[in-house]
Amino acid sequence: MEANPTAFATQILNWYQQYGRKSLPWQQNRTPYRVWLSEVMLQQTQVATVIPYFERFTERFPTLVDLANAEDDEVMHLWTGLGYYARARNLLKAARVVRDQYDGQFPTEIDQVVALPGIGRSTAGAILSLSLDQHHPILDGNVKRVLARHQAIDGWPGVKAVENRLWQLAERHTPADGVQQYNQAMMDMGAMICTRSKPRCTECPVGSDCVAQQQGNPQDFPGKKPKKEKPVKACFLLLLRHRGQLYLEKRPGAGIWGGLWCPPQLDSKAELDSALAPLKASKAPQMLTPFRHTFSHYHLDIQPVLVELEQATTGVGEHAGAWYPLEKKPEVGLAAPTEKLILSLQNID
DNA sequence: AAATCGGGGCG
DNA sequence: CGCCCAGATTT
Repeated sequence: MEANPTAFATQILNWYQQYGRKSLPWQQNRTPYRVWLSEVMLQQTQVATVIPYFERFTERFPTLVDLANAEDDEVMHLWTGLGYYARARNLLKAARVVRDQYDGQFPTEIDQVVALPGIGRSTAGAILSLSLDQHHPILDGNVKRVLARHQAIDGWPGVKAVENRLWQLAERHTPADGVQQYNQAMMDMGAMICTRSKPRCTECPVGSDCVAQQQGNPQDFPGKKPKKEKPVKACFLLLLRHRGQLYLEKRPGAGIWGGLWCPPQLDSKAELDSALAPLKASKAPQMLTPFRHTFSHYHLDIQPVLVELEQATTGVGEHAGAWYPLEKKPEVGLAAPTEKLILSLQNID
């Protein structure tokens, strides 16, 4: 198998000294809270996009307890545009657990960290190694790619057996000393050298014994997720406007756009008609330009319907609703399509 | 248009 | 355990 694990880590650490990233915002004042926040954001978004979100978040919530004490809507507002809103909800939930059960001090035992909502083995390892230099392997998407190529591990890492092999490799390579730098280096390697497409194999510090490179097929690793056809769903979004204000409802915590504010959604023409029936409109409903929003597992074709109301309604659906002025973005969580619609409404009469 | 990313939740 | 779910960006 692996001839000399120490050599691998040594090469990685040497590379990191020369080329690794050391001045990212979360690498300054490295606390478990700041590393945790950055890791959760980085799970879904690239570094360049995360930086401004991270800065806004830490400026508003300098400590974990500040976050734990925040209103849900304000946290969702600061997360707007990042996507995967369940992660923001778990972040807030975990912050409150730490506040209430750990006296506001982030736990330092890996089992305690893994038990927090939204934190699995890899994220827990990253938090404790990057902030406290504890000895834990990590296995995020970057590390998976580097290791799968280096040992030419076949199969999609979503399959348990493949993931287990990769964890074994990660454990074996992680050095006793310099874990913090090694783990950071492996993530940088995946982001800068061993990239998803067009890897820079000639610049790779572990290229000389990389099996995929020798085979000439690094692009074949890691194996791909089997793909499935995405079904297409359709809905209407009811844009109720009254004196420059738009009616939004807070969606339930679970499911699509959980906890975000959104125009009332109607899943059929019949539902739309019964929602429209009681409304006092000043003119006929306008069908605006439809557009497609794609989720991980289906396409949603959205038909926006604009209705100018003569008087402000209160309950349209069964959820809490509120009116928001169109000229400034409301300070609550909004899904990307809702933001787009709010913008476009400013140019429609 | 397709691939992606780590973890929650369910049966 | 295996399978499905959640979203915006990059390629």
